[in-house]
Amino acid sequence: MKIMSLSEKNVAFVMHCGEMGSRWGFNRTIGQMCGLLTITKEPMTANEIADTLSISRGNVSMGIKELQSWRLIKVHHIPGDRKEYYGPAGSIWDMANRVFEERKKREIDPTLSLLRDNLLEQAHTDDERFAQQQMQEIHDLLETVTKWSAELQRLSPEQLQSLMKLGSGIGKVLDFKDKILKKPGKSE
Amino acid sequence: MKIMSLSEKNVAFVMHCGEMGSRWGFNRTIGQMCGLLTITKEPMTANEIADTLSISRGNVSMGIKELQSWRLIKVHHIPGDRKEYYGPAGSIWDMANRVFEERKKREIDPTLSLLRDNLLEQAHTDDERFAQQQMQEIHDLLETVTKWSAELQRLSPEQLQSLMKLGSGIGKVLDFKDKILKKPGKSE
DNA sequence: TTCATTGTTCAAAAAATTCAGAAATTAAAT
DNA sequence: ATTTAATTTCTGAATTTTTTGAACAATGAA
Repeated sequence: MKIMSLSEKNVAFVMHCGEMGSRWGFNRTIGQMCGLLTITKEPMTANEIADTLSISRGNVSMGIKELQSWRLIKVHHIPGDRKEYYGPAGSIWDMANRVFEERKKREIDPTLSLLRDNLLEQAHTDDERFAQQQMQEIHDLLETVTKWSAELQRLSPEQLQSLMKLGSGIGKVLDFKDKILKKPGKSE
Repeated sequence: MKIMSLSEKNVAFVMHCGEMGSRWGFNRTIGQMCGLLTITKEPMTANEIADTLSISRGNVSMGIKELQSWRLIKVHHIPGDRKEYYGPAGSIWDMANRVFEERKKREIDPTLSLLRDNLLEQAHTDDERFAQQQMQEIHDLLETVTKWSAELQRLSPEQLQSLMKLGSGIGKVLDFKDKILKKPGKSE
């Protein structure tokens, strides 16, 4: 069994991914696995992962399933070898997008539907009216986030690059926005 | 002891906040407390919170401390009453910002510093070079996020509004960006 | 078919988190 | 200074989550 040897710094990175794991929606070992596969050039087998991280084989199997459900890793096959080799499913940007998308599905969407449901109700008391106002704001905020994330996905890589580099230029661009967009008499 | 009576829907909202709580960085009861205080018009006392959510007084005390450390709630005082009354620390947008900011401080910043540390190292093997490339990308992504969040904070409320409504217009605006910003011969 | 290897599942153990309630502390009022 | 109200801290119990490891299933080679 080949033991992957990670440099000390790389170990630190992988462990850090573990600690951050739960923040991103999964648990420690899955975070570690994700980090490990991301910085490892050659795809790894389940056994290599288990050995490198010193975790049980069963745990790896579950982790792989989970990471696949997030579409963060993909399987590679080598002809004449029936082991499965796992590697990252795409670029860092792709992966960040996946995590965001998946979390949106699990967190924002249910919240939005609960809020919509709630906002249909007629408010009677003053307190209820206040509650609804607040919920309306949360709703609008989440909708905006949703709209924007869809928007970002739609941009071409060049546009994205351009947007990313914009930084503090955003203010200036915004000031010009009206002049640009007011060709057809759109009111919004 | 005045018992707050929440409408059925509002209860659902508060419970939902509890379930989402851990996603946002705190635990169930703290999530519930945050939700409750957000939709309640009048600031509440610790006892009212405990009664409304059926949790222990001690637990509320801890939760308050935590929510204060996130700067999500603030204390009100009523003359001649020495109880403390708790309410949201700002608008929904403010609160969302706080959560984001605070999480950035707790998650992104430590990660960035670990990555920087890592990227100083000289890569020797091919594997190490690959690992560094990946880390560089993560680093750049996180830096961009950081820069952008700072940028958003800097925008005036009107510009923000404008940006939020932009939606699919962003593509078009980007296409014009160069013409707008290329006044001094900036190469970037 | 049998064997060796790889992958999956799941019950039970281990670890981590959350929480209530008691005890301690602080602060105001008398 | 004492009493009373309000708040905080702390501990162990309860709950939830994670992880292991062994049993089981699948796969392909001999």
